[in-house]
Amino acid sequence: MDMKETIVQKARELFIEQGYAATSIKQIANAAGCATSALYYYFAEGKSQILNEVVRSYSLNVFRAFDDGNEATSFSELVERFGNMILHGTPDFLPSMNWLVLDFPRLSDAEKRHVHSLLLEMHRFIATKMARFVEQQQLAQSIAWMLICTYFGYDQLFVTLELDRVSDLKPDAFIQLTTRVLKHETS
Amino acid sequence: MDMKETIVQKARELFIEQGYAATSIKQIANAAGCATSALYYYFAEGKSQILNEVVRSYSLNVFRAFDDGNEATSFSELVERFGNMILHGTPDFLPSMNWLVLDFPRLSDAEKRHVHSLLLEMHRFIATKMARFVEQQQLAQSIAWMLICTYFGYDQLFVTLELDRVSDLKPDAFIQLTTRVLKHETS
DNA sequence: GTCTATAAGTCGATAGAC
DNA sequence: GTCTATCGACTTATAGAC
Repeated sequence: MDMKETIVQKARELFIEQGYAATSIKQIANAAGCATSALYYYFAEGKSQILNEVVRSYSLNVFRAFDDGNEATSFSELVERFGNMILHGTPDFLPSMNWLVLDFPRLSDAEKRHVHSLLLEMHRFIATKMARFVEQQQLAQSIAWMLICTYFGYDQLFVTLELDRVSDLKPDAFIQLTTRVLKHETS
Repeated sequence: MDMKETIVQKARELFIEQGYAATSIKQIANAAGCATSALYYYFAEGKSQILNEVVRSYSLNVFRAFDDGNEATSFSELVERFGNMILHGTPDFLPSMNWLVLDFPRLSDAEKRHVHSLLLEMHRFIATKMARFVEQQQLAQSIAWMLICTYFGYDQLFVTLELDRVSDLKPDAFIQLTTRVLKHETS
């Protein structure tokens, strides 16, 4: 793999782990196996440019494995699968966005737009599948947003803030609850 | 107001705005109107102690104004009021927790427990009120958690990540949606 | 391309005057 | 209690050898 890609990848890992401000370019260079000056060869504008490139490197390829072969046959199955992907799947998107929530104001406009397009794409992905089980299209879209918010909030509170240690609402039970509550809106 | 309290208050504002790592003690001192050495008079252990004291200063007095005089008379009204408090109310608790989500791993055990006790207290507060409208106690508690997760997730995605700029799901509509979806579980 | 060496500044923290 | 002055370590970034 070429060095530029390695730098972005290692920087992303460090940002996810400790945030942008707490990560020094020396840490990034060490993780990538090069000197700090090498970073400026690839990213002339320095640390802020690495931030932007890291955001640009985010993608939704997590979703490619969502329905490998067979589509969900019911609303409940869809909500359950999506929950499993978010809460059990590879920690590749939502769970790794904590630092982004804090550092979002420091992104350039282009990268803010990239974050928005990713979230909109995720929404469209789930809303489209959901539309098959909900009568009103408008409602399907709203419920898709609510589902994303609900799972995102659970991840933040119960996983990142470790509420799962002091409460007995485990991920599987939460997915079941969400499925139960939302399915009343199906046709 | 005494200096110690001022320091904690200004530090909290800066942490909320830009996070712990990005905030220097010089910034805190400037905001509080004193020299950096004064910080060490009040907080001998330095910046990390200020972090802990700021977390300890978080409280739930936001809730005191929740039902000023009259209790909610229906499940829908309860969910709506809670939503208004979170999404329209003074940005004093949930909306100001972004930095905490990132810096939580760096808190001492005592402060982690404080964060947990605040969230558990908030949950108990809303779950108790909810129990009057839901048959099973267990279900009322689960739904209370789901409500918190849902509103928290909306705040993170639509307010902090500014999704409200590219989507038309406004706070009031989201509260209405949440109310509509959840009320099917009432007795 | 990648390195060593280093500039110029900021960081958290301390010493000592008042 | 609050200040000025300062320390050493660390920060981002650059210069120049190879």
